[in-house]
Amino acid sequence: MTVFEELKRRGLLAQLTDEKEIEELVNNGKATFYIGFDPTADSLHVGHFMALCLMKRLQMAGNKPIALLGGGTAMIGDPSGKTDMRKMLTKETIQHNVDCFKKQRSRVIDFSDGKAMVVNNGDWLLDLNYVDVLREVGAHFSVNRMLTAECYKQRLERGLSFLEFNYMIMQSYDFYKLYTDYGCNMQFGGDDQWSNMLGGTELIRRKLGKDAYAMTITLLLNSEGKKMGKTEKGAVWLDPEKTSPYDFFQYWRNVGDADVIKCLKMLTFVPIEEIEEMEKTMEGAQFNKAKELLAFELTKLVHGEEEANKALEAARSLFSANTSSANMPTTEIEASELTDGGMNILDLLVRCGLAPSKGEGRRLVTQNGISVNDAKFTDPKGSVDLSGEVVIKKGKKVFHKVVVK
RNA sequence: GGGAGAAUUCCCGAGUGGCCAAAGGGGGCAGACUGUAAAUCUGUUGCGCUUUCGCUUCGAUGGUUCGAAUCCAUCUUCUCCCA
Repeated sequence: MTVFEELKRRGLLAQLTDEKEIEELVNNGKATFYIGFDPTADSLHVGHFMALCLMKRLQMAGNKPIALLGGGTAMIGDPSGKTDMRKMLTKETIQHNVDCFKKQRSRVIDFSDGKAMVVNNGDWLLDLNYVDVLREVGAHFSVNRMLTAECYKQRLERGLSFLEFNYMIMQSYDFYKLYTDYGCNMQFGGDDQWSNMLGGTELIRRKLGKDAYAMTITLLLNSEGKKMGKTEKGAVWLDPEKTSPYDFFQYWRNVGDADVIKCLKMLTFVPIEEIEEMEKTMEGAQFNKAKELLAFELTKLVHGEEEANKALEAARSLFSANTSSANMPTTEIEASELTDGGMNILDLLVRCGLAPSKGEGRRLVTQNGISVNDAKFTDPKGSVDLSGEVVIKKGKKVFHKVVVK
């Protein structure tokens, strides 16, 4: 099976400028492609992860990947898919984020020995001369057409600053620049990037009379049409400091039935035949097996096999009868914080971060949401004996260990 | 440059002097049911103690008043209309 075929069967492809041509290039390892990552947060998220996986698949097929860090474009902020104006990021923040990205992406992609390149568009965007850009690049863009682009429509109703309006131009310039400097003939990105990417191919055609190609990957949406990889508390991050491997594992362990297969196809390297086979026979409690596989595979890819095994074991033991507290999130408490070897339940909950306030904690306790060492704890005035190791359970899925130093 | 309007708790959105910690919806959290799923139903959703109590909150700062999210002044931001 060719790479292209595989991508297609996995449902990863969304829009392509020229399917035949792209298939040809990609299958024969002739593509030099780039994917942009804007450092707008200090960690990569699931969307980035998909892009990295795509890079990996194409890299394995002999194509040459370029990871483009948006040190310059992050200064502007992409309005695509955003309903409101973005906050402007300071230069310092952006630099910090760039540094954070570095660590994470090398987990997925092999950057050694020039197998993949990393460039930062800040290197060329930040020094551009305004008038030159207007003449060289701006002249090739029609405002009339830009305004009809889907990504601006929504914003036209709510307000769009000139700053953000220029994002497309900057991204187009990136592609042009990479084409001339590195022979980069293809750009990939999330489906929300489509119009920005077209801008680039257009610019290359107009300025150089050459063809370049663009392809987008399907945005990972759940069955309700919401972006996956987001929780109420924010995104699911790849950085273990921000989303622990266990939480990461649990997020995927808990995806909806309707989404498991799709996630397996799009996010993992489990052979497509195997997944398709599963799909046919899937029913009832079997979903749990698939979810476990999904969670394990992803955790392995992002955090390594060791962490994945730990998370799997932790999950299995927690949700089956005999609780093992080995890999649970833990709070250490100083002995001096205790009164009579124990601590008030509400204080304890707040201390462990299981409740944001005592009021919230009281609610949890009175509504039967808290168990201590497997026994329901229903007295909000009660005290927890901390002479030994204590496991607190909040709701059905949140476990927390407390040890006294 | 001129004119009109808006800013409310996580989000949307009521509230136009005391009955407002502030309707309703969404979302969240917990309970029941389950498969660590979905759907459904129930409770809850500013903070603190729990007591018909106190404290902080309705863009910001001042003011009027016994009393303000609500009135006045100034400022900030946003939207719309005219140029």
